[in-house]
Amino acid sequence: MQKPTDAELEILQVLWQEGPSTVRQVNDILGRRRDIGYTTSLKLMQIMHEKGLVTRIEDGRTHIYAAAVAERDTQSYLLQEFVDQTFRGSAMNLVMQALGNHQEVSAEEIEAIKSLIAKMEQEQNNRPS
Amino acid sequence: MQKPTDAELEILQVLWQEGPSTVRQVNDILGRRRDIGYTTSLKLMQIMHEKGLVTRIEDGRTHIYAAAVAERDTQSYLLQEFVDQTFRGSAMNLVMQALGNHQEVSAEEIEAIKSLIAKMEQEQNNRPS
DNA sequence: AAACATCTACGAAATTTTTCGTAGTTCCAA
DNA sequence: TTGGAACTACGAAAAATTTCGTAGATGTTT
Repeated sequence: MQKPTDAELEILQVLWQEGPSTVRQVNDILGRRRDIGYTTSLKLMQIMHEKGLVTRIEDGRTHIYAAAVAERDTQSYLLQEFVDQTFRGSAMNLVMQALGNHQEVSAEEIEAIKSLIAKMEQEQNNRPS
Repeated sequence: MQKPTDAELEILQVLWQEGPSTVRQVNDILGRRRDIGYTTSLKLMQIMHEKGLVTRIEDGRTHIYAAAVAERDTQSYLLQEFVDQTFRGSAMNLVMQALGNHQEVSAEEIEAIKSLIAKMEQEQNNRPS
């Protein structure tokens, strides 16, 4: 997988969230957060197209862009890199820190983790030693 | 906190792991993983010193560098940024994905998470609504 | 003491990423 | 039918990061 740069990831986020969009639409959304010229967004999306990070179809004289990579896959990929770089490969340390930092965990979320844990314990038991 | 670049983080990792070290020592360790010139490491560490990411003391004609920022603090900071950028601020999604990706979770680690979860549930109950 | 190795400082090249200006085209409204 | 608004393509400037060469000082070996 081609690793997206920070600016590219920002655009992917918009496409994942909003679905297929024109440069104008993406630029408008980015513009809410920070100053960014139209041609800057355009150029980025053109580069992303070359790299295969997005697809695009013509719609009249404009283009409609869509993410070509799945959000989950990209997150996995970046997560792996981040764990290696920042937590020396220890996903557990990352998890513990993430859970520890964010006190505001809802009951539902806790349940979700618990069931995931339960699943992992099962796998533990079924694993041939 | 000054955000370390990728190369700077790599050096911080060495200093955290090995403790105070000379440029030579850091460079040797980095050199195991990839080609990197001595003066490259030197320059990076000088820059980090200017930025306040490391401290250094003279020892004869060489310098001994030490991390000036705590590993935990830096991880927290970078984690927060990463969650925002990559998981749109949802630490839970990150946690779920991290747990899901890495099947190889030891029994001890599962216990650690469970007790953390238990602690969080307590806080939940004690929280004034 | 001469040759050599090793250290710092520092400028600057090289690379990567981000940003934007300009040119050319097309659409639409006055 | 003319002028302006919006679009793409593209080169290149700007900014950020990484890499390294060279110079000068100091220690070490023969």
